[in-house]
Amino acid sequence: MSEKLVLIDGHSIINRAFYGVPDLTNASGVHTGAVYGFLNIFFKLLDEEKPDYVVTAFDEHAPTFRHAIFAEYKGTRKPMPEELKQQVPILRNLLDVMGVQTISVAGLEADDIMGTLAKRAQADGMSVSIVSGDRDLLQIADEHILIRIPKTKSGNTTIEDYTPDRVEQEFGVDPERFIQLKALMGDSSDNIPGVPKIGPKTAADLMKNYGTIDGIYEHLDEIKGNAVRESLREHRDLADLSFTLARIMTDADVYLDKEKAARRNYYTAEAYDIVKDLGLRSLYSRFDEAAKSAGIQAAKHTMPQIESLDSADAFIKALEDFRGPEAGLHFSIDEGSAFAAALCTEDRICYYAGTDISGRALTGALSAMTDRGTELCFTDIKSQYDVTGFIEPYKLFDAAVGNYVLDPLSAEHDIENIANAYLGMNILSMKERFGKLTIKESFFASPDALKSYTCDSAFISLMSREPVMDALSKTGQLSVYTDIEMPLTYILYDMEKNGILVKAGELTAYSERLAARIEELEKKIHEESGEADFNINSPKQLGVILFEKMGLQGGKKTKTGYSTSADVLEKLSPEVPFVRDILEYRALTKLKSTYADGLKGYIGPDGRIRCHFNQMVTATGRISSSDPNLQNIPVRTELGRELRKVFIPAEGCVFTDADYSQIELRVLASLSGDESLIDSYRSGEDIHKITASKVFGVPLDEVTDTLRRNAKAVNFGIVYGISSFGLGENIGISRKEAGEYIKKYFENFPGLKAYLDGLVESAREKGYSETYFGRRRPIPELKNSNFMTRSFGERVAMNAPIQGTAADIIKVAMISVWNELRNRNLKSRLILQVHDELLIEGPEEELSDVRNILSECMEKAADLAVKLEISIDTGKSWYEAH
DNA sequence: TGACTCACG
DNA sequence: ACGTACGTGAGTCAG
Repeated sequence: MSEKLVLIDGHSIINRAFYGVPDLTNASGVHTGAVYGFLNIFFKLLDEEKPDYVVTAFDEHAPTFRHAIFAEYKGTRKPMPEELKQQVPILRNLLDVMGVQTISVAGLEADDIMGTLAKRAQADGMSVSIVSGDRDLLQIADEHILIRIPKTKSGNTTIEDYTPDRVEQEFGVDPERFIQLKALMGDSSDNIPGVPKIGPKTAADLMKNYGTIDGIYEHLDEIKGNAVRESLREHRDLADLSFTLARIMTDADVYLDKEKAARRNYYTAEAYDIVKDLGLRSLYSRFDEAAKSAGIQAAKHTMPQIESLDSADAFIKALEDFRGPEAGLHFSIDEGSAFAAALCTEDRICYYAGTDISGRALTGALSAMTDRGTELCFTDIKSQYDVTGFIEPYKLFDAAVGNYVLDPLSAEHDIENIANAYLGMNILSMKERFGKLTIKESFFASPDALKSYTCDSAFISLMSREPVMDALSKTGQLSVYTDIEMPLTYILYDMEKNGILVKAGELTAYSERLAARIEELEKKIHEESGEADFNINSPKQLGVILFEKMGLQGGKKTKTGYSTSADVLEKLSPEVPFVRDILEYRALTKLKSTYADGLKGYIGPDGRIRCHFNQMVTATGRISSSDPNLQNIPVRTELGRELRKVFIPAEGCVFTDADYSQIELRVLASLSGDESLIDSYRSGEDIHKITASKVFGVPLDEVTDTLRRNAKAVNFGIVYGISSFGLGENIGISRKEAGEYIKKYFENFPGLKAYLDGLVESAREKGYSETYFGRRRPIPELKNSNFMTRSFGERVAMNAPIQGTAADIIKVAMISVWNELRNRNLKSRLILQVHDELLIEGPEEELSDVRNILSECMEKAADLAVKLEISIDTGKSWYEAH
């Protein structure tokens, strides 16, 4: 067997990868998609070809001969996008530490390097594969030189192989004459001008008929097409130049250095570190072996040893016998009791029981452990409180919560991610473990998977504690984690468990009331449109009816067709009855399907609805609610608001509802230190009114409703990261006018302007924004080359610290409210949190205590330059209390 | 599954 | 010149 050489066109392949792989970034915002794509192709090649030698060729940055000449004709190539540019040095460095030989020579293009090496290697009896993203190299194809062009289609990379025969088949010319073909047709991606008016078709035709460029010119007069003939005549110089440019050198001054190019173990420890930094998880396993043999944290890469116990008692005993500063734990749970449990010790022994264990037994044993000073380590403790019972937050570690604080943009905070991020381990995904089974089903269907998952979870929870805590403290977020998120875990669990009582009967009545009106509207809309059975709920069909059949003026907006959203329709023709009916229909069906009918399905046997309060979802630090979402129950319209009448306190209880007034604007005033805004608040006057008076230059008592409304919109705009376009769009004025508002606004609140500019500046520098409490949000968008994306990043940089600080504040308030209720042994309970609002259900006799606690705790949650004001109401339904 | 729309803060 | 307000979750349609 002859020796085999693989030549890789570095720039061309990373370029291919960049456009073929979605734009990935790692946790610190470094773009990684192109490097990832390159490595995938690289490894695929190695696996396939098992070459003896590998060389990667790069173009030099200094302009080469071709670039220099061509620049005179058509200017320079379009610049590389910034996201790609950043990745080239990362890749080259990575290839270096992997030990892959890279060659770049001033004055030579990668093509020339590869062409030369290929022909020489062939002459030496080797077989060669050239891997490139474009077809320039086809001219080099030869008996023992294969040209391989990777294509990335929807994530899958396939490689097209070109032999000389295939080149001839596809282009009608052999590789040698392929250069001439290219010279005629040109190639903008490779800076070859070609002859004007001659494209691939014409070029192929000409070559077929006359064989060579010289042949063509000899028979110039025979050529039929006037335009083509004259262009050829006029541009002989271009044809010649293009030929020179298209020709790849095969005699450059480069030689194969067998020692440097020899294939070796590329999975070095150093390379592993880089791949880990880049967060290229699916590549970890390739490096795992190498890391192990290099002795890097070898202990941490060893999975735990499992000791199976055969009874609940034996497991409880293992807990009782445990001695040590930290223990890893995981309970797989169904309806209040565990059906699988694991305890992992520092020396990587996992005690496992795949059997039912009552919560009561566990709770006792666990609290004995914490009493002995053991810290209990979990991943997602909130989902396990059912069996663990309450545990003091400072005796707990939660890897998922820690990971959320460290990486709030991550969609998942499961053990797979955590193992990757902090231990560099590549463990099985949930899908790989359980397939389509639920964890509970695995109890019978796949007990081994259940065992390994439960043990891995306990193990990862324990092992990740140190790196996670280190990272939290290094990033100054220890307090966010310790003082805010961890105490909150049980509070959210408690609120979920409490649920909220709903009058099921009234919900049904409400739904029926809506149904009647919806039916009327449906009939009317179909009549008015003259289209008996179009689907009003289909934006596509509705758009056609509105803008084509009924001839509404306004035009397109979305990717798929016309926008029919309420704000568009309202702006377009609010007075057209048909449009009004559509809007009413929309509002009513929304109320019916999402709320009236939707909520009904969540009512439990005790008449209460229990939602999930998600702690690890939002980028800013807010809590979210789902299944069902109780944070978006209607309030803005009276009909919608009626719905709140079905949310009621239990017998003998009342609701007390407290909400912060303009918490975000107050936070902004305080953080910015803008004296004018702070003074405005201290004056006690309506803030939007003051704003209107200042911005529109009218005395306070002459501020009209419209002026106030507009000023309010500006205040919101400021919090959202103001832009004149967005503001104009929102309140229906021109962008220019909106710009004037903003200008006047900043003139009146100069400290604000400086503060917001500073936020963007700082975020750009550091790569993240920060709340008053130190919670970070990474903003990789600020480094993006796309204007739109970057502008978005700027708005985020202005908004995140404000929204995030407000979120922190109410979390702090929740903690003190909850603790106060508990310490005073009150029966009143936190029921809901709606971002700036807390709802408490409690016995009427506790009412005044509860009101005091709410106002005290909420006002004192943060000490700001502007007082935090709240409004409190009490009532027999959510409707009354808010 | 993604796009659209709309409910809340 | 670029085309938008910030943060969520759910129901519906259509491919």
